[in-house]
Amino acid sequence: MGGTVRDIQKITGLSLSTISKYLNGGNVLPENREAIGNAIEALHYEVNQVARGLKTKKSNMVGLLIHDLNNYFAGTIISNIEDILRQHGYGMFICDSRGNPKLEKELITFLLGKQVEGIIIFPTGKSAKFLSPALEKEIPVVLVDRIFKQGVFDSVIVDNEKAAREAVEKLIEYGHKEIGIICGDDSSFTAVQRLHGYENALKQSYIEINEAHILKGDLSVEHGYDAMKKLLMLENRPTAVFLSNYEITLGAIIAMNEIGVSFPEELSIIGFDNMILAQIVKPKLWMVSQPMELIAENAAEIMLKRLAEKEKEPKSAMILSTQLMEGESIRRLNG
Amino acid sequence: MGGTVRDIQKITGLSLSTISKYLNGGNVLPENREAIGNAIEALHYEVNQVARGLKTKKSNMVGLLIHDLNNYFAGTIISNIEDILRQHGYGMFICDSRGNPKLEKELITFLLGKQVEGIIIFPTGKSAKFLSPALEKEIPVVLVDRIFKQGVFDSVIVDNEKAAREAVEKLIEYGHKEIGIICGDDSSFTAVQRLHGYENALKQSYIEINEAHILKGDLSVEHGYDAMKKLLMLENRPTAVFLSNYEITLGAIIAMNEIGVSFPEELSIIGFDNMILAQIVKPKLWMVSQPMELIAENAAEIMLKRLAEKEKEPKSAMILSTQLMEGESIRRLNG
DNA sequence: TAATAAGAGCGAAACGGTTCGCTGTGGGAG
DNA sequence: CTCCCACAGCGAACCGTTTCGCTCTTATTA
Repeated sequence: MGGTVRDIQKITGLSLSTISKYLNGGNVLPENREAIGNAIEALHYEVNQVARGLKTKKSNMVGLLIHDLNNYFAGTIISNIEDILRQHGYGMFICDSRGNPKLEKELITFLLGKQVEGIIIFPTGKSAKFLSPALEKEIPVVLVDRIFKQGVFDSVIVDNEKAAREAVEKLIEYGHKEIGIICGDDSSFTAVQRLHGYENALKQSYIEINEAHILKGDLSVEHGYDAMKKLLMLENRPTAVFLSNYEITLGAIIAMNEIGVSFPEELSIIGFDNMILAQIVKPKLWMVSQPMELIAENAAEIMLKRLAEKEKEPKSAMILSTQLMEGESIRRLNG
Repeated sequence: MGGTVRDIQKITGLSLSTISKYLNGGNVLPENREAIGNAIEALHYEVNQVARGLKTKKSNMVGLLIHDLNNYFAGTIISNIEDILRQHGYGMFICDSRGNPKLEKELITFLLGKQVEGIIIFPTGKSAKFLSPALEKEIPVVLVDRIFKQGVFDSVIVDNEKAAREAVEKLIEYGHKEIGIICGDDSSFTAVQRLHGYENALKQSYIEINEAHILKGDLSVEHGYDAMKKLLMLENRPTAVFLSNYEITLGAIIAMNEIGVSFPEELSIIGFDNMILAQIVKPKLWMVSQPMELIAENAAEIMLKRLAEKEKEPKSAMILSTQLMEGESIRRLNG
């Protein structure tokens, strides 16, 4: 069952080159065309993409390397990228680097060994060094959620600084001065940027930054939970908290529910990322919303462009905007 | 850059077979071993898995076909399966059939063309016919969330009937008699099973089934939202509703929030699937919880077993149990 | 010491396709 | 009536590995 091109040859008596022509849409006499078609039918023949790829050096595969597949976004991202790539004949290899730079490096070689034609990556490591094998092979790389060195890689990111700044500005606009933030630590590129946004918003309103109100940790539900509990224990606790990531938002809300702190009455909050969550929770949450579909689509399209192009254009950095979505989770302290 | 095994040959003067031996851990003299190692170093050589695969007929790849990647579970599932497969040297191809049986069939041939060694699939179609190419090629297939014909495929499922029955029994235990269900339609295997569970629970307590309280639709947030609104408009509306899927649960809660119906005071509910959600919402939700990690792990492990085995064992169907998690979203009507 | 076994290496063929350069045919233009 | 070109088809080489069967050397053992 299955057979190869040589089985077709045996049945039809035609040469391999003619059969190959048929398979690739070349000109073949009607009678031969039919003969080959029949043979294919009879054998249930399907072309072996591995063999074809070996010769043509086209695997029609793109690698996708994510630092956490078990993440709220993973599904959305994968789904959107897969959709676009498939429509252009590309398949997708998925790997999860689990936030582990060593594994990340290994997976790059793994993917390259599989002859992927391009790599879309949500990087975890600090350095771009692990990508050098891809550079050497001159394989297009698209970075998502992070920029390394300007001009070396294409990248798609969100303006995290602005996203955080706008959120905190909104809290200030409502009269808040004691504003906390629960965020990721210095190992996370986006967390650092968001923290900057937070600090900038405070600075530009001449509000002093209180280190006790900044809780860094990893980007997990647990951290959100623990940090919120810590914040609520403080003697001069903040009147508002910016929850700078989805998992953190979840954890923080669980902590508030457990302790019985209501929002916005006792504490104002702005969450991150998940619009559905904003509506599920009562009262409705203020939310910073990331255009995840857009991010994924752009990443996929940049990749397709690179795969198709002959002349190499200079690398680009696409910066998308977030949106601050209105809710009822901020209490007005002024006016 | 990159080079092939023949470049190593040129540098070292050794034969291809010796180099191949080296690459595959065979016995090679220390001096030659070093020479090859140096050449590999110098060339940045990496073995071409496509070429190797062509010869060995081992792609070390498993296909994963899901009907909706943009789903709450997708991340969890992919993450767990990927983890296990990778630890055993297997990579993963992911495709999304988008609930479209035609596409599903195409993707199977796509995957087979890529020479995957096995397929794990969350099927959408009614029939297993589209899997026959895989059967012909004698490639192991693991079905998840669904059984087709007993004994033809390995499968991993959850006892949906029991899951739903237990949930509804709980509502009955609390004194409810007018119980609604929002569920998927007949095209969804799991939805049908859950509806059976619902009906069986009512029957065994001699409660009449009220068709107006059964709202079928697709497994989406929108359906949950619309259906809940419809239920709440009924003149004899139910006192409790079983929300038989995650997306439906979300939609239903949004609808309740919008209309301003509180739970458990005005309506009792039991949701499905997402334990985090249960804690985020106040008051805490009763929930039917599926062991998603277990499902994924089992699917991956059955696949690995099939890939390793020589003698074919008979196909197995693994049935896992759900758990009913206590919350505060059911009002006591009796006792 | 001769017989044997084991170790290391080699060359060629194979995996399943595509591609290059060549030949033979038929039809249209000049 | 030539000449030329486009069209079909063919055979062989090739993509980058692995593997089979063979030879040669060295160590082991009776």
